[in-house]
Amino acid sequence: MIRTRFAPSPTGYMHIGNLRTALYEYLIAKSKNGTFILRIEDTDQNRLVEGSTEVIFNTLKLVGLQHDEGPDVGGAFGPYIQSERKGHYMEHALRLIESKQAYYCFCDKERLDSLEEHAKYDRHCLHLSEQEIADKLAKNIPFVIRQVIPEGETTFHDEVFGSITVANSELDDQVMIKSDGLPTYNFANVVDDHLMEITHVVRGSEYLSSTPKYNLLYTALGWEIPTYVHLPLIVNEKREKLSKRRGDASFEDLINAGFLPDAVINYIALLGWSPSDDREFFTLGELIENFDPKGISKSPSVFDVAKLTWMNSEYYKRMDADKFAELVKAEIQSAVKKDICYKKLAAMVQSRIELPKDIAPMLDFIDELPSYSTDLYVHKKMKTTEEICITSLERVLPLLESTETWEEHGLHDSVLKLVEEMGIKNGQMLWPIRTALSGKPTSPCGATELLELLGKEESLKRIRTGIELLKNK
RNA sequence: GGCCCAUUGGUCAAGCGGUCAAGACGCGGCCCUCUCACGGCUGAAACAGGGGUUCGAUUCCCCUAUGGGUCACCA
Repeated sequence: MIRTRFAPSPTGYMHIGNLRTALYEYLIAKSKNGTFILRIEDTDQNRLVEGSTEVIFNTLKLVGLQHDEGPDVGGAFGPYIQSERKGHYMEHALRLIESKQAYYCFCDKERLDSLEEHAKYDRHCLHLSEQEIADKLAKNIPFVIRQVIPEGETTFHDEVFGSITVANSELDDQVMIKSDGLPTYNFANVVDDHLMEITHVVRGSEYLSSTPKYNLLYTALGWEIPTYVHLPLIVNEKREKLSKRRGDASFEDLINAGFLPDAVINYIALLGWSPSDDREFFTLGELIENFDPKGISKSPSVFDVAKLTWMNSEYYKRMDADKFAELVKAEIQSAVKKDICYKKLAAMVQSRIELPKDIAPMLDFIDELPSYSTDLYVHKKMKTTEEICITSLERVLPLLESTETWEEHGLHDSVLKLVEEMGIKNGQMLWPIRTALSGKPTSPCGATELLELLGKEESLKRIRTGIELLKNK
């Protein structure tokens, strides 16, 4: 039975990289009917940010990554917040001291700082006598507990990157327990992953180089080494690791900008993983069915907003029409005051937007005819000139004035009949109408639809305005 | 700087000794069309470089280059 865990620290908001890690952890577990656990790693008391645990809960909920165990839902391996697990860490650290695989270190910051940069700890405290240690402890001198790194080399196997060997001489006598009594990240991770019976340790490839230390810890503690799955980094267009500080968008930023959670998940699932076929669209459930760790790549992926944007627009196109209409309704409240069926507007706009912010500007001409240049009437492809436009508009005006049933199909038929009588091209009539009615170079629907949309009175008014503009030029 | 990892079009990527080196985004063109968009078709665009191994390397090995990660009482 596979057990994976998402172990974020509550330091603010959700990075895209974090979210993708959570997603893969979820998929690795769920694709094999396993268990997905949420554990909060708050051992750095200085970096805690209030409310960030809620951000984590909310984000996971929003994208549907539901955890089976965690601080809020409980489980058999709790507590799931590291600061509440203090006793466990100390117990195992002391066990290693007992077996001479770890030692107390009383070096203060000044002494450590005086050591050469990038040099390993000089093992100053490794050879303290029992008596010295007892004395210092009795005097309450602050201490940390360090692991003794043995000679030799360490090899570990990663599901994605394969076998990697590192000389132990590269490794420092790592701190397991900090002077505040809390464990370091690495140590807490190992202890908790073991106690929570995590089978697959899934994390970003930035942890690849610290993995030998994990192995050494598992070995010293006499614990089974889990399966490692390291994920390639997600980087920005400058190929740096994504970070808020560098101005890269967080998940919240994307959602606030109008990207759909499902689209974001779909997109990031494909950043660093590919299915066995060409498929690009997946719901979370379909990802579970299709996920295979074999498809995880090793090289970093650039987060491409353009492609996300495309995928997002595809999700909008596929969205249920009524649901999309509700969104349009909220979006155009300020842009369109006229009493027009918003469902109709939604239908016009659905295939034309990438983000919700595109909606209002597309419909703003409805309430009020924008001021426009008569240059708009000249369109090469439509084969129109200002003269032709004047003629067309003047000819169509009486026809419209005498039209009783103001309905699109009828309007369409009678306008085209007039075109035939005049012996001109469709565009030479429809383009000037469309222009006069919208006052814009593009509109989300054509001339006859606009006629119906705006109604008889407003349409006639705008056509008269158009004729006037063209003549008074 | 030491160590580790990576390197297929601008981007995401398939490929796992023999392919005209897929597909997608973006970009260009054409078609559809009452504008734009959608949709359809189509074009340009890649195996970092050098050595090996092999009948044959994008695929395997080595070196170089470039990029990244990591070297905390941060996670």
